[in-house]
Amino acid sequence: MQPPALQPARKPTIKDVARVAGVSVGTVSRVVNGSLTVGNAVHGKVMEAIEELKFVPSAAAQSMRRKSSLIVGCIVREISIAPLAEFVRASQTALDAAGYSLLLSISDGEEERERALLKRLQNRQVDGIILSPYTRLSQDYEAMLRGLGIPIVLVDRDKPDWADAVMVDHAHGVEIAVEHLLNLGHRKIALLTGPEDTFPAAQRLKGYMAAYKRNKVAVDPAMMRTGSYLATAGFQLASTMLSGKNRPTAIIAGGLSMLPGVLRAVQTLKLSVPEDVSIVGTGPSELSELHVPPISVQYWDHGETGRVAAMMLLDRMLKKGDPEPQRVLLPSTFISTRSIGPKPRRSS
Amino acid sequence: MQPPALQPARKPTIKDVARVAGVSVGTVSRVVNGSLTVGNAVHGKVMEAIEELKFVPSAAAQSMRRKSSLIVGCIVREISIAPLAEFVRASQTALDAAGYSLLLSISDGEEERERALLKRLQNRQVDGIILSPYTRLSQDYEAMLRGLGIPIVLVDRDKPDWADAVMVDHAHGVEIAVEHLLNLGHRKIALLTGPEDTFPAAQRLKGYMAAYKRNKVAVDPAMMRTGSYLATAGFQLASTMLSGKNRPTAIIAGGLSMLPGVLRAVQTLKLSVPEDVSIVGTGPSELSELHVPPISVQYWDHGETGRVAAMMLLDRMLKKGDPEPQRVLLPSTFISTRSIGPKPRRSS
DNA sequence: GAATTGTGAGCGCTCACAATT
DNA sequence: GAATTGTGAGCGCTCACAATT
Repeated sequence: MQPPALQPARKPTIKDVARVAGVSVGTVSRVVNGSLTVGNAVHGKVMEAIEELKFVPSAAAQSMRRKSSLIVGCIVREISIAPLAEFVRASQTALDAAGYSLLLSISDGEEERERALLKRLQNRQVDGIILSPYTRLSQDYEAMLRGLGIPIVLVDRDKPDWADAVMVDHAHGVEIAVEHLLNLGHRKIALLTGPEDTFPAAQRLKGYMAAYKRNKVAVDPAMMRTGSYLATAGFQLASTMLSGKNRPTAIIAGGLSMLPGVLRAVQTLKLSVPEDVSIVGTGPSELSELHVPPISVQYWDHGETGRVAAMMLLDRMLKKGDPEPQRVLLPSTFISTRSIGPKPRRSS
Repeated sequence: MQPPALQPARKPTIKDVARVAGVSVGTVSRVVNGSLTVGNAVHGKVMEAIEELKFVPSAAAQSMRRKSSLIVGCIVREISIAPLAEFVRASQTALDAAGYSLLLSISDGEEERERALLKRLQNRQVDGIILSPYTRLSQDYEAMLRGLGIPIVLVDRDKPDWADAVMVDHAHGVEIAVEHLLNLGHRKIALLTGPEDTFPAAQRLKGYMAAYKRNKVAVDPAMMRTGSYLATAGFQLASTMLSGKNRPTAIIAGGLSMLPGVLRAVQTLKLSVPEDVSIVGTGPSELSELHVPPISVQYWDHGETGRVAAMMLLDRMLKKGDPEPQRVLLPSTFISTRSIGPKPRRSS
């Protein structure tokens, strides 16, 4: 089989187009960039030449001149988790529509790596960054972030206050969930979530305590377990608590990866949902939807979160000067299913 | 609160570094690029100046000179599907380790969009492309692909033969699955998979038929349903077949998104797995693992697939000339769980 | 004079070659 | 003469300004 057309020895440049079309490079540039002040005849000739040579402008040269790469970096800790993937997908779609490309970086939840990735994004001259940080941002880290001199939108972090941020009102979703459980008679409601100095965990604690307060029930501090969002933490904490004596009758897995761990613990102990223990997860997932019974979740729209993050960043990148940082708080709700039931009799 | 340090008016360039360090730009370039022929004293002075000015070389300018962007484009149809996300994650990790960044593009399974994304990647001067195409590649499309003049690694496609490709031996995994089911007495084994002119579907059909042949059982063509990999197709086909008269006793969901659809159909019809129908899925997923009972799957390592794709591309990008296209076929197996059981008595 | 087109500097690097130690 | 450093062209564009119609 004959190779039909190997790539030409040299890629055509704007000069080649100018020569073939019999015009100047300035005119070609005008046509390529859709300037209005180009005559019809000339426009046609240039388009023909572009067609003929299969000319594609060099983004590297354009970036250099324009001081803009039309690239946005996105750093997330993981992407194999469906809601995070959905977040990235929605960001990408919104950016793509505005002519920007998304450079994907995965931190694996390691701060060192996150920093290295930020440096690389700076080197790549990205026009903006969507950062979903894993940990609380140290002062040192924050200074570095600011020093990058690149517009940044933070995801689900309220701290540095100079940056734009899109956040989720986790407090509300958890508050409804807890209230629901309290109404069902539960008094031992375990809340497993991440480090309390991270925004989502702090929010969830806030919602949890608000529900207790409103229902005039005293909080059992032993039921609030913060420190890690990982599936392994979900498994360990759930296992320990469920086989201990101060056994919870309901568990809220307050983190995207925690539900599988919690369910594994429940399965291992041969407990039934919701007869032995009521379960609430976070975010919708195939697992929560197709589990038997389906799992109730503290829900928010990850796609919307990604879309809003992208829009905020686009806004910031196009704006001149340094307008006030913007903050958006997206709603969170509670989706109730058969995974929650009345407090079991025997454990009172 | 005082803003600690706003970005300087102008980003420092290699010239600024040269001036501060009291050397020439050539020397700064040598230091930045780790050239060996720089004296210790000079090297130190330059490093200090870089530190002081917080100099970061401009990737745009570097790309332009070097004719290499150190960016790789990756086009997948979806990313909210865990195995595809894992594929992307592994590619990203492997590329990152080699100094390349990954530009993520999502085609949503639309050929038009896929083509537009390819054009954009060409404009961005990516050094290579990892393409997981959604459909069979038309001749027209193939010509366009070749015309891009960019190294490409195809994922799970055997056609155009001039491109590098990483593929999965779906035939083997499916063959084992079918053989297993035949041994359990099943004779009505439905295989739902994508368009038969796509590689994975063709492979699965091949494996299916090979198992029947080896066991000297006649194939019932009505059991092989090709045409779409979508969850909706999984739901519709499974619903129709399970409520029809030529009812299958086992279903193989031969596509990453199909299992949820099939299970939804089974749930809707209030059938039990595996008592009424044995189920085999594709790829491991949270769903397949945590479903009750866990679902058997035709399994392969998506991370490995992504890693191999990245390595092949790196290989191709670094190689001069036009070496023969490489093809790698990764193994696929079958993981058996309680989702498959003996053929039910009543439907014979 | 207004609309269209051309000219050439310069964006920030790297690399071949020249100059220096 | 070998090791180190400097020089300057040029990568492919855009944009301000000049020149042309």
